[in-house]
Amino acid sequence: MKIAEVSERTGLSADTLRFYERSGLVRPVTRDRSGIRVYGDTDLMRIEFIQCMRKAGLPIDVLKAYVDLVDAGEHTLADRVEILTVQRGELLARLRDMQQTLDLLNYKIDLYHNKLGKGSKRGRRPSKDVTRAQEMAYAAPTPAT
Amino acid sequence: MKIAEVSERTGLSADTLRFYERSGLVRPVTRDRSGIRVYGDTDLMRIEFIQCMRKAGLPIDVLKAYVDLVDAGEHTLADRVEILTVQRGELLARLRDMQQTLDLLNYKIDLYHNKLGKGSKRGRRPSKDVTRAQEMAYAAPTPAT
DNA sequence: CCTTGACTTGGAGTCGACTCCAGGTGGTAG
DNA sequence: CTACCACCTGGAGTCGACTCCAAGTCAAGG
Repeated sequence: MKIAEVSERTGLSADTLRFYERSGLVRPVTRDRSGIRVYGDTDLMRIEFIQCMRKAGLPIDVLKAYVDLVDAGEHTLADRVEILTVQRGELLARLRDMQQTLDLLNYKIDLYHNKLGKGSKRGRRPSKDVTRAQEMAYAAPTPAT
Repeated sequence: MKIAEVSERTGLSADTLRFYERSGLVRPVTRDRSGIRVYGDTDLMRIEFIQCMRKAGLPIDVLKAYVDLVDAGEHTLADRVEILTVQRGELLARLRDMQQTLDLLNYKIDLYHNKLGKGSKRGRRPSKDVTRAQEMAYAAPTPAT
């Protein structure tokens, strides 16, 4: 399959796909006799893997280090696990931060719904909090948790 | 409190704090007679709010739009809810992506631990998968889920 | 034969979010 | 008095990750 189809399947632009190849995230793709990239299934799998990791914020240089190890062979297994484990740790930290932000967003949206008089989805937070609402404009329900 | 203390408390650099102020994320801080920023509790609360939102990836221009509405008064409540709700939606999407990536990372780490002969934490995935391991190097356990 | 359209390249440009710097001021301590 | 330190400003620089562009090549259709 050619670059347009890969682009359509993955949602990545052709430019991004070429950029990933230039950056070494994806192995040089085989070409037909006129120089056009022809992607195989394994290429697509790599691209989808990279895409998945990128969506979670893993940086390109780390990903490059990882795929280089994969291409280097079985003896790099331990190093790969090391990279993946470190990245998982950072991902978990980001997830915790984002969960906390989500809680705060939910809380604020709920509070604002009350103030708008439309009522919250589950009639929480009666009037006491509305009084405090102005100063709560930026405050978390549980500041440092 | 002065900028150094805010920096230490939040972990944001003094440069970043000034940058946030310049960008309008934080209201101009009051100064002492020699022009030095003196942060109050509400300033700190705003900064912590911004920090929380930034950690979750909310862009600065959106945050600026939001705080402008807050400063504009009560009649902007509906617009604020709109912003927060949209951002919550995008945050949820990111969280789903990241959760999927986490699953894949866990799966791969587990798989690699098996291959390294150290055994997985809960003896899953005996030998059949190890045979497929090479081609699985980039594949998700559930590709499109 | 000529045009059209999808592809190619190398390199430059953009964007968001900081981060750094030079040069200047003000209060305090030796 | 001088040195030092933390602070100030405007502006430039950096970084990661794309994104765009001009100019060129090929295969197929009219």
